[in-house]
Amino acid sequence: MATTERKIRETQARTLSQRERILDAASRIVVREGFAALSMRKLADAIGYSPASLYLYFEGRDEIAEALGREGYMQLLAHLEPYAQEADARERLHALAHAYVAFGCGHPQTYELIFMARKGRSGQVGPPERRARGTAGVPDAPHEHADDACGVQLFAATLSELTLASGARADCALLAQALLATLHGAVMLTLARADFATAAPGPVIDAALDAWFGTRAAPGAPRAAKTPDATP
Amino acid sequence: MATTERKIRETQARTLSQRERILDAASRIVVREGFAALSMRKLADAIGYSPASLYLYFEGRDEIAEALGREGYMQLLAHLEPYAQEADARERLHALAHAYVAFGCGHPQTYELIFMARKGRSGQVGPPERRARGTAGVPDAPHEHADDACGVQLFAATLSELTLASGARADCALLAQALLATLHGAVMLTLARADFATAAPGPVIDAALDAWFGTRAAPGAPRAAKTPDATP
DNA sequence: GTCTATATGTCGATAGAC
DNA sequence: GTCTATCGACATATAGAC
Repeated sequence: MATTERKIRETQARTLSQRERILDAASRIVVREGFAALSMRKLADAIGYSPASLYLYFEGRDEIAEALGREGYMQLLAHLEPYAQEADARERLHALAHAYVAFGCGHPQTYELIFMARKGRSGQVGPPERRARGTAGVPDAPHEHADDACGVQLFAATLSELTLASGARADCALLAQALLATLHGAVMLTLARADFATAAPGPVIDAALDAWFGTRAAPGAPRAAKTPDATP
Repeated sequence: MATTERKIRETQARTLSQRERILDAASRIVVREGFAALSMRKLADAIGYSPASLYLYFEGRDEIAEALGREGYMQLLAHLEPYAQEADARERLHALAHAYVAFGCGHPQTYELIFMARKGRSGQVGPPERRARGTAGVPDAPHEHADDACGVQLFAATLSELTLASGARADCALLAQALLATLHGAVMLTLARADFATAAPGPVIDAALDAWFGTRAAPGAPRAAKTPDATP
């Protein structure tokens, strides 16, 4: 029956937009008050629903957090994208690195959300329970998982270009991981333990990159500060 | 009156040992079930108290978490200490770095505890609201705060030795911060986002150190694996 | 002084009425 | 499809028993 199909489609559309509405309100609460302050009741109030209704669109608070994390990751990638256009590999790497740290420090709650998905309970950090990708043969809804590693690849590609040019003295996949760890660590230390991070993240990243790939500017020149930093 | 003084001392001693008893039980719960599972009720049950009694010794859950974090930090330092004896600066740096990562990955809950003290609510990361310590004029228990930066200095000192020897080409305080960020980031990515950390932390750290200070082993030699790793 | 009993208000989640 | 009512667990505060 055509009418049945139409109804199904309408329901799906409504469900999708409802999910967006909920995520939107949740995002606003998290950015304003932090993730800890996100409760199902407050969220329901914000969109004029009863708390129970939220469970029609999400399995629970965890699924909402996960969706927010994915959303935040897309924002991070979008924030990095412009800097990936830079032609010179060395400049590009610097710009990407600083843009990454600037995003993390400028959007603490969003950044936290991205990296809080999945902790191992009870000591053993068992595999992150490989979720079944794609329910059937379907090409998998838009933004389903948004290939996780694509941010990593952004750095890895630039790195390989750079190390190849300067004589391939290192495993560039490992170095890309190390760079990512440095950026992530710098952000986390700045956000969570200001007492451990005695220096601003910007100069620290510069020092790391310079020690890895040589100073960017001509020797003797003052340290350039044209890269993005602290965008809050 | 002598008896009064004695009574005061006795009370203080009891309070101290009670705090230790509580912290001990809390530590056991956290290591076994993770920090999220630590509730005042469960903790009270574990030591045979009523929940309210805990508030006689601690201001609340947050203060317990903070105390556990300090305790964990001391464990981390104690874990690193043996490796600080190594005479050769380069070897020492490698050993310290790997020991650090091994501790973090081997004791996830403890490591989390160390770095979860103080998050900024609502975006602004205001000062950690200096709480009034010490019930009276007491010199405030031993191990008050155990100078936070002493772990950083451990790395900074070794680093300065190393960079000085090899021609001081970098700001070694900044490099120490960068190294610490790399280690912290490697641990955090491994613990929280196994999907982002595509490589094991050990080789990543090796790659970072090699790119910073040159390969440790003689050129052409197989990558040595005598440093500690994955101690869980 | 030390601890328990109890009360208040929060939370996530669910069952069932409309 | 949405809401009301409610459950069980939680942090915390207070009053008073021993």
